[in-house]
Amino acid sequence: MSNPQVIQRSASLQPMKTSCANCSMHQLCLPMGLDNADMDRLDQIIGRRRRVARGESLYRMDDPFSSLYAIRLGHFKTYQLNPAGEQQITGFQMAGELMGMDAISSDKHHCNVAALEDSEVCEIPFHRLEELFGVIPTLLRHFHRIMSQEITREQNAMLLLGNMRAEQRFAAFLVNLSSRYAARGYSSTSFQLRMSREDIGNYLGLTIESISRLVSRFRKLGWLGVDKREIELLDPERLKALAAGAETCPMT
Amino acid sequence: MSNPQVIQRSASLQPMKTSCANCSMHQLCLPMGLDNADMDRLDQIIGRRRRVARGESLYRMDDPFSSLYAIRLGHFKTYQLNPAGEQQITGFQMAGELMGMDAISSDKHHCNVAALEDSEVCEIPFHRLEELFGVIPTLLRHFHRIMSQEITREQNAMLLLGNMRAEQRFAAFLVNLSSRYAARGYSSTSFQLRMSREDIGNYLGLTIESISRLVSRFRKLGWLGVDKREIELLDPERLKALAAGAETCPMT
DNA sequence: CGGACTCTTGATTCGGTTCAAATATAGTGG
DNA sequence: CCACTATATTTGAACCGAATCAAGAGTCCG
Repeated sequence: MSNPQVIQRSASLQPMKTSCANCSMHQLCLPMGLDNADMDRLDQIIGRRRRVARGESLYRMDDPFSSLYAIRLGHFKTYQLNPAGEQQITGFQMAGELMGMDAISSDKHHCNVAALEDSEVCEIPFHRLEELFGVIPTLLRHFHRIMSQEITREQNAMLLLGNMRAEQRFAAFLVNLSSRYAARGYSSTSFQLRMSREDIGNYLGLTIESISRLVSRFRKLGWLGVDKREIELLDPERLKALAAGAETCPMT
Repeated sequence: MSNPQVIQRSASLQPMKTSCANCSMHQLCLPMGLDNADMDRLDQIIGRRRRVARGESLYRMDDPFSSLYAIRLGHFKTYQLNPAGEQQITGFQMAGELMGMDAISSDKHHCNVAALEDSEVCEIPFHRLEELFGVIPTLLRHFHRIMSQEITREQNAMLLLGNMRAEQRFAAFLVNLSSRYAARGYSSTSFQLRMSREDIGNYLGLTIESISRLVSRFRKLGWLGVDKREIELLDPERLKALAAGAETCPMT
């Protein structure tokens, strides 16, 4: 019998099977640190790889919870709706990040998730993942780290919303994106914003006009190059200092 | 050989052993839903029951992580320090709640924890807890729910800080305390604030003066009875409506 | 093109902060 | 117990940062 793996490797023209092993995010995502055998086990429980078109919802508040979602490709925003129907964006997610963990406690989703661009996610049925936890301790340990990271991320957002002035918030936002792109092997100084000014403002607890003014200000100071949604951090150190509160920002 | 459990039960004058089984919080805390045998297993890994005097730190940012802490008795605040040394309180914790989960991801604590009154915690060595996860699936499932709940809690705090006006925030804060006391079998309308006005303001992203004015306003409206830190919700429904944004609050 | 968004910029307003001062409360030691 | 001090809280007045209101310009896309 021929070895299917060898066949696949030689037949370079046929599309690779979508699997954790050949996903560029497997070093950041749930399968981090797993050996090939365990990664295969994880692959086997993954439901479908699902496409989500820009603007579409992956799930909504109060939807019954059954799966977590790992982002293969693209960007998402998660947001809550208050009783008046206004949204508060609680985060922007990119490839390799896991969504839906807030739903575990009550078996229904607590936020909405919408794609910021055409994207792809891996559906991970949670009950099957729980079965794997008993078999692959490494997976469980990494899952705990991911959940813990999510808690830390949100605590930082609270610090931002509760404590920082507008220019600090925006600088912190840019620096945060920068480091996340760096972790994915992309440029830390040059990237595209996938979200609108309105979304940025909403996330940062500011209005769209404030964001627009901040963009202009940072541009005039020579700290930022901006062309529509294309961003270049021209003075990352100063932006970091500003985010840290160690630097102030002239008004004009 | 005599059965020590029977002896303990009959000798009512000697103090009960501190254990999960005889802790009033075991229905809310980590051992929720465990049978007696499993609760004993959990008991055996719990390090010490540690007292923390009012104002004392349980742990600080950057301390190495080794244990989670469950509150047996008392109240705590968790807070972050920004690089300038200002604090942002990220939560107030009460009996039955678990602290330290944000430290799992990086093996060091990301926030400071201080006791708001003389308190007691159970130290839960995390590595030993991980061992138990393999033996008691119920415990693992509940642990995931607790972490998930923490994520949800913080998302709600983001909604509060990013979206709500001062009077909404304060109403939401009171309603939140109210429901947590109710869940513990205490009065939902009458309780003592364990934290200072300053702490409340810090948590809500407001100043101490704003809190003081809100207290006065709610008192004059007859929605709230206040005597120092003793609080009575005189019109809980209206406070809930205000927190939900369905009700406005006259200025004078 | 036209029409719908999205973004920018200016003028004005306002909610909440800051500054300031008075009062109340809790702790501490004589 | 009381005086003394440090700390916490309340209240008023002035100020300021960001929101709101308003108008225009740029951009996307059929």
